[in-house]
Amino acid sequence: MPEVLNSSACNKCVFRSLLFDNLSDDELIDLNLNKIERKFYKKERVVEQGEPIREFLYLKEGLIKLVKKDGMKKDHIISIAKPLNFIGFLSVFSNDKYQYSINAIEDSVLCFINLDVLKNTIKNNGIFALEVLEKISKISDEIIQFRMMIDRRQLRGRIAYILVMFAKQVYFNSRFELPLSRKEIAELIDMSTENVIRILSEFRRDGIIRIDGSMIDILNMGQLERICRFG
Amino acid sequence: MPEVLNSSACNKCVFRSLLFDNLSDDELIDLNLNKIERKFYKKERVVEQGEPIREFLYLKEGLIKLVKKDGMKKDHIISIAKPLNFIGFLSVFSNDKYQYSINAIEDSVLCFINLDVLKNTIKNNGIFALEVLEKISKISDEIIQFRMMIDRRQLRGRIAYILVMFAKQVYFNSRFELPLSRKEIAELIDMSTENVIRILSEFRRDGIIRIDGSMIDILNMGQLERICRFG
DNA sequence: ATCATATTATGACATTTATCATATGATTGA
DNA sequence: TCAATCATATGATAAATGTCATAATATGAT
Repeated sequence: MPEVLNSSACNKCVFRSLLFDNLSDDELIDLNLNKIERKFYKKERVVEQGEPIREFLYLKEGLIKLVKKDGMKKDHIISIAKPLNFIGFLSVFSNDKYQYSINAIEDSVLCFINLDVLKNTIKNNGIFALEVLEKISKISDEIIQFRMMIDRRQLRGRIAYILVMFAKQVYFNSRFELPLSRKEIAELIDMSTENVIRILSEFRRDGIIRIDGSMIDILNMGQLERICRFG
Repeated sequence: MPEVLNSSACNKCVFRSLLFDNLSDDELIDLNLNKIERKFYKKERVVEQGEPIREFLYLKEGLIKLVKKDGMKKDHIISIAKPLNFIGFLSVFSNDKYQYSINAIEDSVLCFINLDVLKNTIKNNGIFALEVLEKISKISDEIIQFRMMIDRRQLRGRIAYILVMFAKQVYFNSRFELPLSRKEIAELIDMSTENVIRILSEFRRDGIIRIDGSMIDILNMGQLERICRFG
């Protein structure tokens, strides 16, 4: 069960400057009164596809995934999100039901802000409205770009792409712990779990990476980037 | 060369009710003074990837495609858009350069609205801001959903999917003229041109469709939908 | 601790898909 | 009008990918 945390004051939130910097004290107090913070443990469900959207939510800590459930075949991961990545904006202004499920990949803290109150703030504060537009635009763009990057590559290139992405854009280190299982990687980049494992093994055999469970160490970044470009 | 048309008055535009219904007369006049209408002929380029974004643009007539250019391999079509589909919203609030090219698939008329003026209107009119948010959210959602639908299917399912999509969501008729060449279909749904042609031929041989050049006649919609579901 | 289940791993094989070759009709430009 | 280019078409083949089987290890629940 998700744990309800003592909500900290929005005006002291470290995320204030990211989105709420242009709100007046009154507006912040209003949001503050209509929000709730919840903690989710690894693998816990945050929202289920089809549920009504009542809150805008954003991630304060942890890592989550957006999963599209497909009637019969396997699930597909639309995107994974870390804090500062306003994944919560997807769909909320155009749909009244979630078009995807959200699950915690790691222990996570999410802030649930009442959507009507947020919409009202947008209506009354044009600068804030533009900021929200910017974030929505950015996150949508990133997801679409990511899909294009994946779709045009074949399997080796896809694996190389996400390894480079994690190293350079997420962990800023050539050694990192893969936050996704092989199966989740497969669901993210549209391939079979076996082939994810197989290609990782292949990279290991070729001396491009070192694998220890979920720890990945990129030994030959140049080679990996070359596979990423041409694979 | 794109032809500049005599701009019609925005307050009489048939699209007013779609997006600009909540604008005051003054706001409309402001937009009116800062917009330009252009006609593009089939295959003409509307914008080129990398160009600065100075205008928000929307399609009044015709059909356009968004193309992502890939350094070495073939281009990819992100999406095709018909009027009322506010494709122009993609990226405009988060990037200062186009992340994709836009080309006219059919003779098209586009309205170019100065972006700064539009942003200003958003800032000053909260209801309008929410409406723009709604449209952005919707178009992004649709593109992401479409990619998921395509990515999880194999080739036959993909072809079936777009045929059903054109019949049921675009032309509202089981007989229609395919607006895309086989090569463009290939670029849209990530497969080789040869296989697009091959699978269409296969559907023809199986009596599922009739083909006459770019005219498509779906003879067995049930079967096509079954392929779409399970292929 | 122990059983059940899920994950990682690898090989063999079948299926799917891309590529190359070639041909024909249509369209375009000189 | 003719050549050149492009779109459609089809077959043969190679390459990529998925599926099935099996096993070892790890994880979680009782």
